[in-house]
Amino acid sequence: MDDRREPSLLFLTDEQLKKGIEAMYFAYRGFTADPDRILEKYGYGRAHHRALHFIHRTPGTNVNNLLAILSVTKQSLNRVLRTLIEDGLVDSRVGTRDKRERNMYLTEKGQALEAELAEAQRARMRAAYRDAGPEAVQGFRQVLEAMMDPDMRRHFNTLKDPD
Amino acid sequence: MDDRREPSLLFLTDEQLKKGIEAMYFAYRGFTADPDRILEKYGYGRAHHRALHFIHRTPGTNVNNLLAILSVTKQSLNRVLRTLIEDGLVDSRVGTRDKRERNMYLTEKGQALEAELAEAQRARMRAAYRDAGPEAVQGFRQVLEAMMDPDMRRHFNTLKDPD
DNA sequence: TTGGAAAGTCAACAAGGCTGACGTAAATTG
DNA sequence: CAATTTACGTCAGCCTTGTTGACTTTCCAA
Repeated sequence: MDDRREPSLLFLTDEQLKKGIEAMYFAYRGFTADPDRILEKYGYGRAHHRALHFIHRTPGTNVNNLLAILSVTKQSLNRVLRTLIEDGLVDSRVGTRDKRERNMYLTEKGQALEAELAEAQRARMRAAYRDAGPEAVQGFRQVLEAMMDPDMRRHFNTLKDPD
Repeated sequence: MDDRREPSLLFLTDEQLKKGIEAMYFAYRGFTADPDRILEKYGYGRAHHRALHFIHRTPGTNVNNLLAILSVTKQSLNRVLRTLIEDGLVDSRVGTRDKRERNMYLTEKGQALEAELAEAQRARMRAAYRDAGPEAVQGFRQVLEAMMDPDMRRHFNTLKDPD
């Protein structure tokens, strides 16, 4: 019997998996390239982008919630949050129900930067979707979701779904 | 005329694009999680993993080639290569044709670590492919490739393709 | 033979992770 | 009501991995 198999959709060689791994690596670089350029103009980094993104996504979110989504220490997050608050991009309000909590909101200035970053990233994503074709989008999302750690998948699915 | 449209494969709302962006973010974290854990055991970081991966992928590659693929400064790369060479994971041989060049090869020890890292990452990728189904894999790869910067896509396609 | 490419090295710096320790206010629990 | 826990902020110090700039050595090629 011949053990060799034809490349197929079902059987994936280590080499084919490796191409997927490399695709993920190179694509992520493209994914972050446009925001990185914008952030540099303002003297911010990816950490600031992540904070802006998730505060925009969940207005009024507290620090603990952000820590869980971002998986960083509070010291790391605090450094970023502090500069965003000082620079007037984020508004930190004492919680109404629980006064220990701080509820985070984007100011107009913060919304403006978030919008600039988001539009750049959406443009890249839109172009990639267009080039790959509509059927590809489903597969893309399915594989990405399957690749997440369960905890992160939970967070991902908790964020409001537009579908 | 009604401007509202039904969600479809062809028309993507900003919200749907945002979900794609978040999927990319969370998935990349899963993608790097297993190697990160392994690297920590040995006191290495992602930079070491990247060097090991691409030296394994293109045995005998020189520094300039690695710099182009990794898009870092030679000072950054050098620091990583130096430790890998000192630790006996990488063998740096003076070029035969051009003696200015250094051709990089993995030692047995280097191959062992690379294999451990690669297998962990392939396992994650294999599981994601299995969960998402065979049709999804095509789309996944197509979107990722479309998302790359042209320079990186060139590098990606230059690496030996198993298909 | 000389200019420039390739490689390596030193120094200094920054972003953004981390740990550990400590303080304060507010909520919760016994 | 007292004690404990929770949420948050902050200080100090460390690490990895990126950066720029300057400088040297080697050595190929015009």
